Amino acid sequence: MFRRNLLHIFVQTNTTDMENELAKIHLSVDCTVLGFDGNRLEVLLIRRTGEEGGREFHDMKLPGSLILDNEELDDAARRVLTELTGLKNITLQQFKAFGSMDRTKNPKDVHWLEHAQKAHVHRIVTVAYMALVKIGRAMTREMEGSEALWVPVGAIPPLAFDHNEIIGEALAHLRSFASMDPSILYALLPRKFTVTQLRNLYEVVFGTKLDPANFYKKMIQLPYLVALDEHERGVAHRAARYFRFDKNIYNKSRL
Amino acid sequence: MFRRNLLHIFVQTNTTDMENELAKIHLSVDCTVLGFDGNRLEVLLIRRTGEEGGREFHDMKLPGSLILDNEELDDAARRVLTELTGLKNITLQQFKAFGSMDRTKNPKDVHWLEHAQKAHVHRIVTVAYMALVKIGRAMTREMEGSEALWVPVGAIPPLAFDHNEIIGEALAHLRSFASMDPSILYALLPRKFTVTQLRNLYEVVFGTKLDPANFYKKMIQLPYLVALDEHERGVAHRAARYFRFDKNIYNKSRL
DNA sequence: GGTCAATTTGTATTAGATACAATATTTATT
DNA sequence: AATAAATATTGTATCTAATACAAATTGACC
Repeated sequence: MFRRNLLHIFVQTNTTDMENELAKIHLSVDCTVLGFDGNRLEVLLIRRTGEEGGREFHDMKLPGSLILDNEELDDAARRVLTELTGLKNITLQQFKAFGSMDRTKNPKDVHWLEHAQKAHVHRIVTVAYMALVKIGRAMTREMEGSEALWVPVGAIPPLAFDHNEIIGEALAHLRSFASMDPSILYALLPRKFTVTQLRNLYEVVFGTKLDPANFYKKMIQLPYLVALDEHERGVAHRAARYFRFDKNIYNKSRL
Repeated sequence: MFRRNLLHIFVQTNTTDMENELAKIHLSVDCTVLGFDGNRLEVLLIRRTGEEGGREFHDMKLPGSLILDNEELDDAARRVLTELTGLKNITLQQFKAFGSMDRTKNPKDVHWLEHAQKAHVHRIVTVAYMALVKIGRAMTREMEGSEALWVPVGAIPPLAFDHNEIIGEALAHLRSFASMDPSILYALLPRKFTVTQLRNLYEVVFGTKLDPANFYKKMIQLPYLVALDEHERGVAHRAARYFRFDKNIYNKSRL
């Protein structure tokens, strides 16, 4: 599907003689899509099937791909996400470029690239994006038929290329960005959420423990956190009130 | 000097027929080096001489260049800075990749690239770095003989490519990074500085006005801001005490 | 109805931010 | 030498937010 119009970027060493030794370099995008299951952060990974030493292997990678000719970086990230996971209208944030020489030192990956991507690879520079999404029914439906699945960030196996490192940096980026503007965290919560869910999210993102009572009071005084008259049901304790994040009020409140 | 071994990255459109239409794409790094003159932020720019419509023109650009084959991104940024400005041992921080198609829509720039860089250019993706340095005698000496000069960020003329945009994003990155970790700001100050200089820096970086008395008390209570027994001289008012930033104490104080 | 486990409210303490007056010190001026 | 001007530094009082922790509330379940 997205194999047409693929960008193949070649590296030409400017030797003094005229023969152009073409070492291939590719430019790609990779997306770290993060979700929150109410308890843990999870990252969206793509199943990969490859071959090494004559026998098939299965592992995982970030959703990503080479960039099309004449395609903007941001557009490429969006496209890749739709193609590999079915997700649309996701806010993506570029956070770092990875271009180390030994990104492609694993023969497994080189072999996979040459087969699956029909690319003879010398070096790939990738531009990494992060996205925060609500794990939910809608999302699961969109992902149907794709090779995508959620994996808790605490239980990520060794991935293709330097994708473990990329996820690590994505999480660091999330922490630092959220510490400046915690409102981005609401993208990880369902439309209706309890203060306890919000607190759990803060705790898992920042790696801290917070006092429930103080956190509660601090949050409900925020004008853009509007209380609904709906409560949890089926819990074996006092049911918590649902709240929602009002983006309009939020935008007005930060002039 | 650095023209040998230049990376030429080609884009090959995967057309159904076999002829490889090679649109060239280049990968580069650009460095936004920021300094503080005690009053304003300044950025280090490189004089550029080009030709358009038969006559020569002069303008400016960020220090940057194409990446060498087998060269790490960070290494390329360091190398470029040394080659173009004479600066060594500078801490560089990657902050964003710029890959928009119309980075090279200005004929001036295309023409310059083809002449000065001997490159037939279709598209350049650049990885942008930021550095904070102390403007001073040592720096000025290192820069001698180069085409580099300091320009106040408030008085930057239109630059080559999207370099104005890159500087804007570098400043935004500085603000957001410094708001998380203000200690990076000491890289912009001389080894000995007064609290007033420090306050001026805060004010110009964050665009705020701060109360001198309160700022003073807040700062001198920091363990890693050590008072020297040296004072300003030649000022027509009470001479301010000099302080220095102690990196060791700072590192210990943030376990 | 009583118990459990959480949510939610209340209150008191502490630490930090802010406002602004007062004092100190240096050079320039008379 | 005394005084003015300008900024550095100290002092103090107030207001606000962070923290600690006790107490009350509520829904499910037995």
